[in-house]
Amino acid sequence: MNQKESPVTIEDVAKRAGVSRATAGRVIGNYGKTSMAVKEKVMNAVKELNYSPNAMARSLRSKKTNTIAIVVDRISNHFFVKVIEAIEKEAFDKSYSVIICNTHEDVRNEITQLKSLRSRRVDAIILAPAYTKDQKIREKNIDAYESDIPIVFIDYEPDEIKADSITSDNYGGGYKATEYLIGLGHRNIGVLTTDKFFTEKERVSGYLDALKNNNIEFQSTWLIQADAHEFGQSSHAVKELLMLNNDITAVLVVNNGLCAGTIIGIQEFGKKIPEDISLIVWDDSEITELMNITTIAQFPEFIGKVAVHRAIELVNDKSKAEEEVKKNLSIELRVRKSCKKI
Amino acid sequence: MNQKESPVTIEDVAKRAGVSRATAGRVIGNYGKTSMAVKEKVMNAVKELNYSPNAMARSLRSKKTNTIAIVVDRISNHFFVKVIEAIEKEAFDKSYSVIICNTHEDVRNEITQLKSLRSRRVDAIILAPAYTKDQKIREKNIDAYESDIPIVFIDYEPDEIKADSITSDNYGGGYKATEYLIGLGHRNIGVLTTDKFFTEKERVSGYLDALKNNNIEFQSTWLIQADAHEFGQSSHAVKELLMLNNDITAVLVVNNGLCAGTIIGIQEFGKKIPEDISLIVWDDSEITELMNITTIAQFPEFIGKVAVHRAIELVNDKSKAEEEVKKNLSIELRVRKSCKKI
DNA sequence: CTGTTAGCGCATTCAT
DNA sequence: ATGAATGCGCTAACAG
Repeated sequence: MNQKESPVTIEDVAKRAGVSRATAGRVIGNYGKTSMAVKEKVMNAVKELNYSPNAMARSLRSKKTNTIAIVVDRISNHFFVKVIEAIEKEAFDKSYSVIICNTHEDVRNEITQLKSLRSRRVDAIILAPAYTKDQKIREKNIDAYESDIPIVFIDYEPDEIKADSITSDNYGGGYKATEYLIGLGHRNIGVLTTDKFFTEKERVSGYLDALKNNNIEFQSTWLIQADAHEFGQSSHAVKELLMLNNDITAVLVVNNGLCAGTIIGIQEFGKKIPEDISLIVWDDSEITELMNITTIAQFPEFIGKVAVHRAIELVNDKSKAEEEVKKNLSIELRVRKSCKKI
Repeated sequence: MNQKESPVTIEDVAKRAGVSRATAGRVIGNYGKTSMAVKEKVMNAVKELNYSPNAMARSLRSKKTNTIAIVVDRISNHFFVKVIEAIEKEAFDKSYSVIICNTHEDVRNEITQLKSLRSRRVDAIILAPAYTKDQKIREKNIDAYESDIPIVFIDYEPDEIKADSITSDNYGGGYKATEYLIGLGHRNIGVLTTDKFFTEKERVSGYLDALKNNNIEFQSTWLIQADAHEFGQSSHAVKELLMLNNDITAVLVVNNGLCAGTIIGIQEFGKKIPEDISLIVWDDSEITELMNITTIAQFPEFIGKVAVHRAIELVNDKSKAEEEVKKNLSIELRVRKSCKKI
């Protein structure tokens, strides 16, 4: 007891139970056939010795890990947390374990993690890629993405390589939100973005097209970039937006991390929501519910579920990889009270 | 390429490089001594074959995993997320990997996960236990907690077994918050709790003692229990509290998951913060900052760091386990604008 | 500095 | 239904 490496192996169990290693293995691993009598003896020995099967030896031999990995930018993003919990649930139902990895928005870290996951021989990887301006890093390490283990992307559609991706209809969401604001009479609409994610580019693109199709000329000062991890940054950014454009009556926030800071910034600027400024932000959260903020809502639970489904499909049948799957899930405008008709 | 199990082993690499398996192993695993010439040949072979070392085989042989696990109730709790990120950071610095496990507040799940982690031979486990009214389940599975692998508890001090624990001074925090409210003139102070965690009991206990020491008689209707995962539940709970006690002027919320619902409930009841009701909640968050709510702030980064430090200490020196470590980290009253003097 | 050999703990033939 | 023997991919111990 209390040895560093639990020295008790299946051989010890077998000896104690008075059977062969193979037989002990059968009852412990629950395969093959064994008599009740033997089963009992072995189970007793397991209990008495407090035996714990060595998962490494097991999967080294069986060549199965029954594990899928989910790697995300940040588990502090509540959207991803919901995706992860959905993945865990779905994976559990299909008796897969899941490994959660956090890249902290660092591509090098992402690559390291991917390599480690490959070494650990996970069966599949669900990946929400970290952002990088320097796409070359990815290309240089493309083997991290193009190994023999299937990758399902979420929140990102890769150009570099052929791969599956599950995304929300970000373009459509941006378009829908903007059109809604225009319908309420707004014409000068600002946008806040971290400019750090593939998804945000799509959202902004929808916003731009909605403006264009409604004959509103986009002003470059309407789009402000801010960092998502400090309130100061994002509140400062909105204030800048309002300062630069005193005719702005609505703001669209395309990254959930900017939400709180934006609200604070608008307040600090002396404006009220929705009286002075109408606001739509991406993703539902405690805050949007609490503050009654209209949102563009994605369905993280569904994304997680679909991703796992596809991942397992690929695990079970390699040939399925031929038909590349790109799913673009629908998105919903959830109207609350942060937008005013003018 | 693109085979299910990458068939390329160290032997293939060795063959291709024209060296022995052992030598190939040395340069790949970066141990022992090798000449530059050989090093280069091997690395080339690795690249050409897109070789990925088998982590299972490796740690089966070396008997090291260099992995520590953190298991929490829910990664949707932002407090734990901060703890986890601190753990990852600290572990990374000491070149440990970390495995994140999510028990979904289910003890059976927790036990399953612990067994799995033992099988995977992680070096140490940091555990924020799931709550259970039925302590017997734990006792019945005590071997999950008393294996040969060291466990450091966070947010919990185990009775059942001898083990290390890192907690915040929850009792002190409850006391401090209550005393602060009393100092502002409040005498009728309600408490909201999920009644699901060890920590909350401590916090409430501090609250009760502060009342007693200030000659305020606790009324049983002041304490209301609510579920943390639905706004409806917690907002309903506050409303009940206010309904039952129309003389209440302050509310202490001892679980961060109740925060948003509480605010909504108070609003829906037609009361204003802080004019009618003073509010203190546990843990800082985006919401408390946004709404300017006074909090009892823990230091999750510190908790994570200390936990990893202790875990690694135990890994390196089993004898350290003799002196049981119980750390009770200080806690801070962070005054904002949700409490009024009366 | 490099090669040979053995064996980590287990699942899987193939016998019986 | 059970046992004996083999080898998964790798690192460690020992030679040379």
